[in-house]
Amino acid sequence: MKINSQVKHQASNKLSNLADFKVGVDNVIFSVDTIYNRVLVLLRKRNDEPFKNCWSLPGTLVRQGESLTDAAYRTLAEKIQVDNLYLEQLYSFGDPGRDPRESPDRFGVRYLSVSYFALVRYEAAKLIDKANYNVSWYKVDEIPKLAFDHDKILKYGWNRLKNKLQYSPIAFEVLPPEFTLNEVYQLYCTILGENFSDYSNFRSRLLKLGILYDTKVKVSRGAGRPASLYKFDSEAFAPLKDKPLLFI
Amino acid sequence: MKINSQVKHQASNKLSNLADFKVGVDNVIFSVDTIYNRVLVLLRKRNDEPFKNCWSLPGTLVRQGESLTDAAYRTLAEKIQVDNLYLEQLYSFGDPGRDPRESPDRFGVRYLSVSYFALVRYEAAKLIDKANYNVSWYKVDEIPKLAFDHDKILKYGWNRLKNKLQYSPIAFEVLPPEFTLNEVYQLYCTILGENFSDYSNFRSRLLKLGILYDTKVKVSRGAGRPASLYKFDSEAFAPLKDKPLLFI
DNA sequence: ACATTTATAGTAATAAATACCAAAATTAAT
DNA sequence: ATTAATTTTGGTATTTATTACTATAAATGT
Repeated sequence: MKINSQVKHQASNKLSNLADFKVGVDNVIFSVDTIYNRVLVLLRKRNDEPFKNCWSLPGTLVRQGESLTDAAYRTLAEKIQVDNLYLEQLYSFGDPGRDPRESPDRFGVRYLSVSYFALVRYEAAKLIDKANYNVSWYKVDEIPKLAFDHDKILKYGWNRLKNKLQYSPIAFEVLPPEFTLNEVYQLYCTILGENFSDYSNFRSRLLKLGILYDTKVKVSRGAGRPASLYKFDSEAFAPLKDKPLLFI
Repeated sequence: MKINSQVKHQASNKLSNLADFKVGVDNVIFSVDTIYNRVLVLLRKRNDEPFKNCWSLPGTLVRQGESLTDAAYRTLAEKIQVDNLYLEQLYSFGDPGRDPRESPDRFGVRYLSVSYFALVRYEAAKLIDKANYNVSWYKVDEIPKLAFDHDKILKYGWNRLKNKLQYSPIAFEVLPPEFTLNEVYQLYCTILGENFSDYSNFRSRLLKLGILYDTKVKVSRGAGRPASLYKFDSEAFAPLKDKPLLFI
């Protein structure tokens, strides 16, 4: 009977000639550890076949009535607790053969992955299920071989992160509501590399954009002169939204 | 019997709780008419329900064994003949309810659209099926109400085009192999607007990038001093690929 | 022949990026 | 308590890029 129904399924597919898809979302979740100066990616160890016990991007199949974004948030919420985050759609991978569950005769169901890219702060993100060693942060330059085509997706997301940081203010979506200029600088350095800019010049360029508000409240972070706490001024940024603002 | 099979289908869906998708590709195909200085979008009049006789982006459902990109190229080739083009994936739209063929009870098949963005030269693109008035170029600022959520997709593509032009050399993928600097300038003006830059300064900035090779061959385009024909030097561009090169 | 058009080269004024310096205000060390 | 080290902050001088503009060259049209 199982065989029968499968044959029937194939027959109807052959007739319509259209592929049937399951759609999944896969999240490339980055976090920035500004203390140890490293970029981390959240990986999950797979419980089931295919690629059982293999590390992969946290993802899920889209449910009935569920939007793609909702599915992305659901997966994210299953793995980490976080207050602020930035999330956007990355790219869709749907070539035949990318999932071993697809039948090799090309007539079975296809698996399409809509990937999402997220940025959170390491300090603010609490891992769920950490005790079972099923989820873990990996340094972006020390990623093990991943399931499916997740290596490709991860690489795509890493490029997006580096580019996005240069012309959009995603940094302020993961920083705490009030931050010092040095904290912004550390975040940029960690992602873009040490020698992307001098701190003093980064400061003046950033301030000249006019999108930061100085609360004048001073805080001491260890040694040195206390720093001003700044806030992101989303009203001041609104009119600049479509213009290219380069931080680098 | 029809009712029976549908009930059965719903039952299995409810069990698995996963959505079943048909995946389509929709192309936002831009062309630049540098003679009349306008940006055009290729639209198609729908033959079938839903949205019969309504204008829409040219698209198709993905077939068995067919990659997403192949489906995008197939649709494109059905509508226009062109020698050079630029094509890239845009965004995926898959929220429930975006296609009226989905059943309102949320348990039927879903329709996901992977959109692609293409750029061709108006002069080089030959419309197929033009005689039947089923495909037509529309000015980007005079678009009729479109089927599905295609307005949103078109808007997304139009933004991508304007941004992409500023930091990547897609212009040279639609220009003929040899071109004058004024032809490049006209293309940029048409897409980004008249007052985006002075011709003289655009020239020097473009040449300073070092990605154009001067063939020294002179051509006369109407009145005035003959212009040099240039070629895009892809070898010189290769090392600049990841760096932001601003034309504006 | 002469005005018109377009290409090309270049310059002066302005703005931005970069490298660098120094004072101010704190912590850490002696 | 004094000094050294550290970090923030404001600043300058130099270099580089952008912008607005001018002048000349080489064609066409009348």
